[in-house]
Amino acid sequence: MDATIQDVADRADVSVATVSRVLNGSDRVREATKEEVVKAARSLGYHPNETARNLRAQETRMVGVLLPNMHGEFFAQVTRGLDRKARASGHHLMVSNSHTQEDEAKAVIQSLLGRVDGLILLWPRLSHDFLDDLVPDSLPVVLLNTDRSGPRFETLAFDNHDGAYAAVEHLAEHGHERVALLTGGPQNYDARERRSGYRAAVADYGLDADPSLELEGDFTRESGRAAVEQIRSLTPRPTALFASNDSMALGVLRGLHEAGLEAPDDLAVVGFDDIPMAHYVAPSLTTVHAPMQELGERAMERLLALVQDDASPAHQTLHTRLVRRESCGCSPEP
Amino acid sequence: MDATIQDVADRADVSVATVSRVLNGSDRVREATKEEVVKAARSLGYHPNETARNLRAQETRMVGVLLPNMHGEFFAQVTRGLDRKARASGHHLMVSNSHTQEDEAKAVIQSLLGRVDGLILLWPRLSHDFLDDLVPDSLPVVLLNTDRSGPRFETLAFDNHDGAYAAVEHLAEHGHERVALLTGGPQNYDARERRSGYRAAVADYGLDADPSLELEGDFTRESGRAAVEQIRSLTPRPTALFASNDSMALGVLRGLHEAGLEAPDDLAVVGFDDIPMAHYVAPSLTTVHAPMQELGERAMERLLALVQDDASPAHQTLHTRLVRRESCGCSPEP
DNA sequence: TTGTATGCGTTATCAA
DNA sequence: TTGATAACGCATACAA
Repeated sequence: MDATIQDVADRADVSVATVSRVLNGSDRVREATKEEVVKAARSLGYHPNETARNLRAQETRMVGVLLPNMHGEFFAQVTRGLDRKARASGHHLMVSNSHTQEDEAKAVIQSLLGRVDGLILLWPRLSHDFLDDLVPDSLPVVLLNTDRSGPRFETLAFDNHDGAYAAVEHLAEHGHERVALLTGGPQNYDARERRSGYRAAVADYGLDADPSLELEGDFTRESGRAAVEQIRSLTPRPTALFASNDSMALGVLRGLHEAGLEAPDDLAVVGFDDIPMAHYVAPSLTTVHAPMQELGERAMERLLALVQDDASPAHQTLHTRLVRRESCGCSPEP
Repeated sequence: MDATIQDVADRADVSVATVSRVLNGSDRVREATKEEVVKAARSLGYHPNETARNLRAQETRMVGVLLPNMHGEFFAQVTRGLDRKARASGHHLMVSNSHTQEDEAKAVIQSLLGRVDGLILLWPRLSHDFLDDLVPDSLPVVLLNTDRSGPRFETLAFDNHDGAYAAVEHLAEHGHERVALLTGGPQNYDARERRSGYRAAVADYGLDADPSLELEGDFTRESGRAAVEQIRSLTPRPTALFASNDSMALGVLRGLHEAGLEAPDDLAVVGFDDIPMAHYVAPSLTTVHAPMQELGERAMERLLALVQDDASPAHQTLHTRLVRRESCGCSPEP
């Protein structure tokens, strides 16, 4: 067993109360006593049992984070943002990411209840009703990239609509009239919003509104790669494509390469997310920058505010920004 | 406040002991009582306070995980492996990743002590001495990708030497005689091991052992990209390059593209890691596959064994495997 | 300035 | 089959 506060007290020949006082912001303790206690604690290699502290304090200073299977870069950056803010205020992250089924996620949430002060969930096809009777009222929750339907949970999302609109607008400005869309699936919140931005831009700029231009993907590289063949079979062939995320866009670039084609000449391509690789492929990928680390940071900020009762649930949007590189036909930004 | 076991007991008109019995694998409780308790618990939305449970049980079922700033894919996959195994045995992950300084890491470890049952650390330039007096003897630790120096901590690493050897061997078999190395920096354990594999293969195959062929990188894409200029200035120019990780290798491919050159004709390139993107760049990247998710899984398996006192610290190596794609001049594997 | 005693929510031991 | 109660390790209200 590790040493307890009682052991330290015995060794320093004082009471546990005094030890506790010394170890925490020390109230009024005589200097000599303090030194005695510190020495005893060090010699025993003592560190407080955080579990006991948590029980006593009625808070765990831990935050539960559920991120589903997602692109590695996205996952890493969001986590980094969360971690930065959490650490800055003395909180810890309990993460869980490998779950696809709803009942798995439910089990994870259950097991987190009663051990975290708050919850951050990124769960694209989340039903609010489902959460409603799973999570007790007392537990603050921040929902990422999801509908802002209920008043109970805080939500935070990218400005998907405007970002997608800007992407398609940019392709229109390049002179394209037949712009295809590669979606991320009908269920996914981000994917739906991006599609609506695409449609709005298609309408506003009088582009070809052929429904067969909307191809269904699933946010994976492989679905991007596979889409190339479909695109080539469309008549007339689209001259540009907006892919709902970068993974698919990179898959498309790969698929073009395999077919002996290349962006932007054979097909102008714009993605969404601006993952680090977008810089490094050839041609480099024009894309909509989504501030992933900032998403993590803001989410944690808001959650901690809710935990401390400094705020009530709100709904926020994070601005996106088009980054022009080579795959649309621009020369890359400096 | 959330409901406690006492509230449930009151509502069901039984003692807390009975409630506890019903909620845990229920000993011998009368069926009617059991139903009464379950009903009361449900109506109160009760779930046990895990902190109190942990205090009582003297274990937290939580594992601390420290991963420094690293490539997103690597981070994501290792984490996934850890999470899978942890969840399978009812454990939780407390992660921390955004720390570069030694004192930051120290602070994080300190704050984890007394709240986790074990620790998994991936910390390339770790000093064992440093850890030695930071971590109490009673706390099991698994070290990832580091020296196997001490008997106290378990270690787990990729077979860096053999992997690098195989990469250079393959380039030699392609007929290259002047093979450059792009290192990951002198401090990094993985980088040093991979360099030693490179050197061994250079010696065994009688390749050009010119020290100026060893270029210093830092595992970032940007350092790969920047290396291209150095490579071009070498005389005679190397015809092949082994990059100590995929990020740098992708940076090199990008740098070549910017210079109007291309792999494998102008420079054959082999990487290390086999991150998902290696598949999807053009040309696709020949690389040494490092089983990242398996690293996570094995690490967690071993840690839990140590926690349960089923094992004593050992030192294991995970095999790597060369994956032939286009950047070395092969046609890609199916 | 220091010590004593109580309670945080749970589980397990002992009695009934 | 059930209930009362003692721990688990800590922080604090109150007493000294």
